[in-house]
Amino acid sequence: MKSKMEIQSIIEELKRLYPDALCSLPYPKPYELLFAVRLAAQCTDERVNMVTPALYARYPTLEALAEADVSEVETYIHSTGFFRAKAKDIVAAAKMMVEQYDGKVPDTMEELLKLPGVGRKTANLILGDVYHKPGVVVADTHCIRITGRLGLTDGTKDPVKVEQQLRQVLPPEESNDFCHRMVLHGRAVCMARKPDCPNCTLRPWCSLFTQSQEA
DNA sequence: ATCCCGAGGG
DNA sequence: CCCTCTGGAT
Repeated sequence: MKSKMEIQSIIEELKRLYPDALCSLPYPKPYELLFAVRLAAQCTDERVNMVTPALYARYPTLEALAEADVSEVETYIHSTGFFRAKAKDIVAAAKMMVEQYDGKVPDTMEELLKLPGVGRKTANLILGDVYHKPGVVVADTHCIRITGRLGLTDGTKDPVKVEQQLRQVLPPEESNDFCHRMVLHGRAVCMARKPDCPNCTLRPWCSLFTQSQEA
């Protein structure tokens, strides 16, 4: 278990490293962000950001997406992978938001999860970034990996358990930005295959680094 | 062969 | 818990 002091030190160092905690999916419209996150499943944000300009130019409104031809949407998003499921989900979710949610992105976990293609990760990201709810933990691949290495979780890969365990130790007002910084750190330093521990300033508090030193 | 800010179904 | 869906980069 990490002490309160260690947790705070990790948070402070992350703030120093990544002051802005920016989301790398820059979309002003909530539904554009929602679909960008859907497209980001098993795909880099960089690639998502390559296909969305043409997609959102072809379908400039939520209503346009709701009426879009699924196979045409597939051609726009093909390179992001899982393109059949993603295209079907986007059109169906757009329809649902137009017909049942007054053309808006819902602001509760329960309603977000009813949208096709929206799971806990996407829902949490919307709750945090669009609606600024406190205590939001976005347990994506980077967050799960790095918090496991740091020793902030017990090492489980189950996103729900990671959410619960992180909510125990992170201040509610900090948790969302913390998760964004996990993504930034996961790309720059704490990569999945070859983590750059020698250049990682979180090493004093990291279980992974401590273990590798003892061995 | 492994990973990328997953989701749905069995 | 498991599996499948899919393309692109390393």
